[in-house]
Amino acid sequence: MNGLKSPLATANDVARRAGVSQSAVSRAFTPGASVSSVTRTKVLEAAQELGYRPNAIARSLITRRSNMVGVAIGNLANPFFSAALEELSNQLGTAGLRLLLFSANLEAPIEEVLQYRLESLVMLSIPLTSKLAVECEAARVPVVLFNRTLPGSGVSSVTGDNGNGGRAIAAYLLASGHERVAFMAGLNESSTSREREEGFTRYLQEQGHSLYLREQGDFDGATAATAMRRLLLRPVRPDAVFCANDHMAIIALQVAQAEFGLEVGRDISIVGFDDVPQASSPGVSLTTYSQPIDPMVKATVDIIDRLGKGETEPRNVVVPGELMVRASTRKPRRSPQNGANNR
Amino acid sequence: MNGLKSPLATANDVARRAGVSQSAVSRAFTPGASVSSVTRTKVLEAAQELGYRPNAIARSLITRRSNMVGVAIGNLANPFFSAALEELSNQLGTAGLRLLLFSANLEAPIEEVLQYRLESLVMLSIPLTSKLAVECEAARVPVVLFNRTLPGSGVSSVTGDNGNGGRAIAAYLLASGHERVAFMAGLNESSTSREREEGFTRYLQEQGHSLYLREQGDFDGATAATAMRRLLLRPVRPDAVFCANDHMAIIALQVAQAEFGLEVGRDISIVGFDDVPQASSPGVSLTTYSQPIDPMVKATVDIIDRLGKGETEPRNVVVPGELMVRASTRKPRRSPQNGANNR
DNA sequence: ATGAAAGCGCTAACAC
DNA sequence: GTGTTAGCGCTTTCAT
Repeated sequence: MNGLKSPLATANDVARRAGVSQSAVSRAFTPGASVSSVTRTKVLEAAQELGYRPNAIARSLITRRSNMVGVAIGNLANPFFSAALEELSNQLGTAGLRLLLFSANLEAPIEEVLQYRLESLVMLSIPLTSKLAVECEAARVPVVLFNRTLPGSGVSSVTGDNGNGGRAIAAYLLASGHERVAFMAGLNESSTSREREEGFTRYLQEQGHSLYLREQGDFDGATAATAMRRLLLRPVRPDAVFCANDHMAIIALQVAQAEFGLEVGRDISIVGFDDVPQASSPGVSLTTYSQPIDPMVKATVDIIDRLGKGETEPRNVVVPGELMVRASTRKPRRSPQNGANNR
Repeated sequence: MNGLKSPLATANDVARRAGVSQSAVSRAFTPGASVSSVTRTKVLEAAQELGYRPNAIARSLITRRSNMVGVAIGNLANPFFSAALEELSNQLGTAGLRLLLFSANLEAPIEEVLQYRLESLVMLSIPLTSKLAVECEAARVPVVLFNRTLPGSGVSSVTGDNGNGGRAIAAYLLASGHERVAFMAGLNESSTSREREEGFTRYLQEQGHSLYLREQGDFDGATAATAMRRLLLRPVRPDAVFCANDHMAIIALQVAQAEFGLEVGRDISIVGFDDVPQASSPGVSLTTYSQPIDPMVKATVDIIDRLGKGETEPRNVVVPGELMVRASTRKPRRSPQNGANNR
């Protein structure tokens, strides 16, 4: 109510006003500290009157814990990442951790963010460069990869079940009688895309089939449209396209519909990966393999917690998903057909 | 290279190794401080060898500046917000500021985040409750509203041009001969939705028209679909629907196409607001009024900078947009038609 | 240009 | 349970 321009009240000010020592003030604000309830009320009252709030910076300095987790993002345009970030923000908040966000493509911030004694650094679907890995190690900041792996590196990671997802999609496409299946890859250097592709093509091979076509995308919008056009301009079109993520698959679907007049799910089947919210929207109805965000984020926060408690062993968690069959793919029929009869 | 488990090196350690005083180390890491280049190199070398990095927490404690900006988010599912957040992250990073992200719907974090001496608190398209406003004032944390206003409150804000956008859309719909125009509102308590609606309906009235129908949405997916269905189940359908944002408009468009078999842009016109990336994708091609993210974020960071420099005057910036005419609306014809002939 | 000394606001022993 | 005492790792006068 008073002192609008005065400097912010400190624990000392509160102590004086409450007639107790400064450490009593500290204890009153520390859950589980030994203070009599009468002292605590005195302190809390005085604090209230002074508009006092403990200074987290000073606390961090002495406890040597920032309670902050760095999160590096690449592009948030992919709804899978923005959903993951949102959930991460929720769960970290609930766990009493603060989320320090920064863009991985900027040089400066990444260097400066390490100056905070981060509990952990989460790479949200972006690769961990070896330079960064070294710096994090030097700064004693453990890294957790989200939606990426770096096998043999001793870095913790949380991913969806890329390999089995790829296999499940291949199995479904074969069971529903597709004969010319194509794959639209994401970024080449991404473990995510590679694992999905590997599961996919391996299953095809096991069944005596092979990939009909392969296009290189980059997980993002513009190139996915181009890649899809190339596929559809072939003299003999693929009858199914598996895109390395939903974001690309939705673009591909729109290109097929809007530019080529195809009825997706009849003239051509399209499959994605992630199960983003849009995938189940009325106009899209995309068959896809899910990456359940909630358990993936839970696993991430769990790893961070363990690291905070001194556990040093890296963990590589794979969260299972499931095939979500929707209208963008042709349904399996009892007897396999030899139906190479479109167009 | 050495000391993998030793405690992190401090400025003192570096000083000893370099044979200088600890303040020399501090100066070597402070741009523009007075150090001879020979001392600086000695320090930098020693620091390198020890893997030293200044402790941002200790620095903040003494400078009383955290260089952190709090950003409160509601839901990131709307791509306009995730794009804004991404750009905010970029620009704040470039300006040397850290972004502390937290979910506005959680009680605890908002209280705790105020314990960091934030330079500023950005409310990303969420309302500022009076309780929070009071707390921020007490904690001396200035608030900046992004995509919201709170007129007469003395709180700074950055928004798109909602009023003129609404008018421009109304003008275009009338010019293209629509006769039964509906409005799908966002959240009622949102200044954003209200301003858009006001500009829209006011223009209609000025031209001797009135709103044919109004549906209440909430800016989000599920309700938008329901609202659109209600509109399309009317005995006499609207021939144009203005949705308070793109996120709802895209859903509405899909419902019209997939569930009602309408050809959007011929059987019915749909307009959004924001110009999110998807709006221009092949399968959507949504007419909309743009909210240019880059200048909006620039204005936001600019306000934060000024606040950091002691400026106390609130600023309310309105960033102009433009009408993006795409295929989801019927084109204007030379002579107005009386074409109530659909269905 | 450099070093010594004094804190920033808090927590954590340590006595009592 | 409470006060006293040391710092946490840095920046910043103040001398020199």
